[in-house]
Amino acid sequence: MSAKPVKRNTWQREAVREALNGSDGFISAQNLHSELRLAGSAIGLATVYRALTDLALEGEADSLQAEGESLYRACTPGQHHHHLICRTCGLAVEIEADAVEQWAQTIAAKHGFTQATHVVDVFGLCANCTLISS
Amino acid sequence: MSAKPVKRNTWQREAVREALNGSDGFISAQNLHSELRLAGSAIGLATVYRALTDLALEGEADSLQAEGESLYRACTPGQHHHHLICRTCGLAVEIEADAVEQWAQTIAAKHGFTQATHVVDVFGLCANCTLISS
DNA sequence: CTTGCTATTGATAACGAATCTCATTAGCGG
DNA sequence: CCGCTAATGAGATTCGTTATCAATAGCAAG
Repeated sequence: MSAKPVKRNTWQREAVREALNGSDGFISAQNLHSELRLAGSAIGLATVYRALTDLALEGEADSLQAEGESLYRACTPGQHHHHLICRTCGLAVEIEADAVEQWAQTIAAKHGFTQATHVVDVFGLCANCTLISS
Repeated sequence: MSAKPVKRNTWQREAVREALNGSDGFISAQNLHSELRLAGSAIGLATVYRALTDLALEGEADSLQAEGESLYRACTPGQHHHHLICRTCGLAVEIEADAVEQWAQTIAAKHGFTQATHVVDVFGLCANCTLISS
């Protein structure tokens, strides 16, 4: 059996983590990379992808699919939640929905499905963007 | 001003529609194209993409994003619904969830969001695939 | 039926997001 | 300071999807 590789702390991963925390909306790997480069960082694109993927499955970041690309956002770790996202500015609000969680489990079980997971996202225009677009 | 182009009926579009109706799960554009070719059709890949896109926004097909690609499925037009999808075989069950619809609207309004839409999909293993994988 | 207009097709090129390759770099325990 | 190897990064590669454009074929009018 192969022991799992020991993780190392690099400034690149820290930079990605900080950049994520500094943004209040969802952002793509490419945009995050651009921002870091503009800020003077010499980080590579592949590394940004790797860091975001890791953060996502470690539970430190949320990800969602929008228009064919993956968007990421820092999140409060440990608890399952969903998002209310502004279509225009990307602003995201974390929302909890115990009712929805249970509904998903129930509906899956009712149809004989096991290992149920779910994708629940609400999109709209935030108050600010609603004003601007009117 | 430009009048909107007049739609024409072609056997290709009809073939795609029929192929969709003949499948009971979600399917990718590429797989649908393969099936049609194997069935003897000379339809082109680009045409399959175009037909699926059209069907989706005409409301004759549902689409969802899974693992970086778009999947399509024929659906009962006119009514809003969600899906319970098998991760293994793609089998899909249409589910209605008035409670979820209202929850989405309520949560959006509470945070000042307008024009709310939502993405709700439940994934799991169907009864059959659960047996097979055990 | 024939003609004319143009929507549609399809082979292929182009595109973009994401991943892979692999030589080089650098974390970190000893 | 050494040595091991995880991590990096530039570029190549994969893969889904869309754009290009000449050829085809609906469809309405004559």
